[in-house]
Amino acid sequence: MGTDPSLVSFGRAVRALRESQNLSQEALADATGLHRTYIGGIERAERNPSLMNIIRLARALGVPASQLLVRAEQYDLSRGTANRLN
Amino acid sequence: MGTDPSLVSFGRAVRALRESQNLSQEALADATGLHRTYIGGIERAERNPSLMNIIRLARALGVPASQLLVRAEQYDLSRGTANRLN
DNA sequence: ATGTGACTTCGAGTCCGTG
DNA sequence: CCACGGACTCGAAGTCACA
Repeated sequence: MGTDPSLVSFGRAVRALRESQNLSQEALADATGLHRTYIGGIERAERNPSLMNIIRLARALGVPASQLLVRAEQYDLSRGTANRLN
Repeated sequence: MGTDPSLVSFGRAVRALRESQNLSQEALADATGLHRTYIGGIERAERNPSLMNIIRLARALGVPASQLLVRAEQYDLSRGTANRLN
């Protein structure tokens, strides 16, 4: 299926941030106005969210949207865009 | 219609980056594999692009997706109080 | 070379449920 | 509380002709 690596990384970033704040998927769904099953789908990389929903997610998680993507990129080990951790 | 400020900022960021590299919308369309009029629609904030298309755009513009959003957010802060970029 | 309205198709996003 | 599925609606994706 659409298991794109970018979506996997994004899902991990969302999940990590959500869990670090001890929120359930349902609580995050409520905070964003998005549906419960949709949040789950994003974390499982089954969904390709729109910009406005990325922003809603980021706001509910207390970070700018750019920061959410920075975290996603840190999970991504693929080439191209320079990314230094360690 | 749905002229959401986030989409306006994003469109400006794409346009600024594209023009700074002296690319036409058509050239960017070609580099991303997206349609010419779709690129135009994004710059005019008529479209709400998906994560995967945001990433395609960013790659073609030579920046990480997070950096593209950082630039968009810089246009957002121009709400009343002046801010400097460049 | 870009803006724009209109158009079709398919996936984004919701809601019901189950284990 | 979460993964996952079926069935649905509506908007994103993708394209075009013309200004």
